[in-house]
Amino acid sequence: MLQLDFLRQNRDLAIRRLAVKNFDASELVDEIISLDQARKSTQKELDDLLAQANRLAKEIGQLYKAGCREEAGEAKTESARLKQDAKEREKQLNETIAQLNEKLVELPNIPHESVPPGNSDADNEIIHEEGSFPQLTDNVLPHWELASRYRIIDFELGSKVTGAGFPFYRGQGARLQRALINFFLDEALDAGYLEYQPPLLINEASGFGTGQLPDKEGQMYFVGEDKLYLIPTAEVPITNIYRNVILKETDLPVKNVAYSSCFRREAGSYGKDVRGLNRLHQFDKVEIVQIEHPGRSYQTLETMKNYIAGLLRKLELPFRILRLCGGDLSFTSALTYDFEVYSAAQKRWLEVSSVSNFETFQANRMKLRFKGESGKPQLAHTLNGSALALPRVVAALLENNQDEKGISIPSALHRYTGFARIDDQKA
RNA sequence: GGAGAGUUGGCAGAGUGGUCGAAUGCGGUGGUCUUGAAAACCAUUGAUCCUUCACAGGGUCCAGGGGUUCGAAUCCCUUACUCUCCGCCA
Repeated sequence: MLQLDFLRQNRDLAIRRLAVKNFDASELVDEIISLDQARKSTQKELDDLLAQANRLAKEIGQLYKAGCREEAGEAKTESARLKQDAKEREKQLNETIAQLNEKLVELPNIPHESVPPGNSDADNEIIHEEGSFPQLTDNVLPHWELASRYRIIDFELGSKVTGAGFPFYRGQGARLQRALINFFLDEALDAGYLEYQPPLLINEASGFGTGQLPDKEGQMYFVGEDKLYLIPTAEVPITNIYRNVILKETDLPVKNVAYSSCFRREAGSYGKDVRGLNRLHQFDKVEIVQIEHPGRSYQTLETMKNYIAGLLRKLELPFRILRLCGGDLSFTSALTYDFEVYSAAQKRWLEVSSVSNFETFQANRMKLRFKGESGKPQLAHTLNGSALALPRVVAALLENNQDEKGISIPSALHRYTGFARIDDQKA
């Protein structure tokens, strides 16, 4: 949610910058500004009425004490009239505020100035590419075939027990998952993050806070009986820890990391995108979240970007970093870097991480602020990134490291997996 | 799931329907004292909206929402949460 004050003072800038996201905001912004003005004047009227009523109520009390029943009665009549007026104004005010919020929530975050224009992922800017493609023979297998050959991931079993997109990991497959989770968490701890284990279900207020609600409601699983949503990412519970919180400036930056399962309905996905591990309804992810001072948040975004690159380096995966174009940028993000690893058998790039600066967009929704020594509370910046999402990392590891007899595990993982190879014997 | 009790400022904890934004204590901040520190003493101490260049002033906030009343932290309804007992249970 953008700040009203910002919109009031930067109407043209806001409209111009939102155009980079292919969002025509001109009408909406003007509506918002005029609704805000209406809100102010109505509030002023209401406040004046209430001030009068407050004064009168005190007088009535004193009149009763002094025994002036008659005057008190007259004042009561006057008070009733004031109260009636106030009631109407209040109703009007609430309606205006509701309309204002409704409109305000429709505005996406303003992209950072470095965000390139563009309509789709084809326009994303490749800012970094690293690592070499593995030299594989022609008869390489995609990860879903490797998965069944070595019996490490069972998609059919998942379909039987739950449905498509809910695989079972088995034997060395399950152990590889566990190894990756521990590896990612330990790396984050070394980098100064505090580990959390969050709830996997969240309430509506939390969904609103990070921006999943109201517009992405259809992407989350919903438990109607209890009005709870399954988290699509640990970002939601971890960031919402700070909903309605005023941090001390010295607490910044807050650096949290959490491993969680993530649940996504992925309505409308199809084809090769959903094959194997490429897109699941349930998957595991380690997420890093930072709450940062506005003056340092972009520097921090770079740090997070470098941290994630380091993980991929240790996993010896060829990867590239993209700066998302306006059209591909999410509703809530001001700047996002995507990380893609090369999956050698599918011969395509797979997104394994997305790291974003939301500036004050989420903080404004959830009233996440900080306060310095002497000063008013001000909105903090929120950032988060996957570090990393497991399934596509696993897909790339399996495909890139395969040979005729098995799959090699990168050495950084050996102490976590307890094995260096996946093969028929061990599976 | 059943029965009951509760939810007040950063924390603890008072509060009879009328000057309560709220006693008191702790904590925080500033100061006095001290070579320094502690102790003691003094002062100060939230959020939010609006008017204003500023000084200053007004409104709102005692879990959320609604109601009764001239007037509500205080009474009523409702939702959420917490605690206790019972039941169930990893």
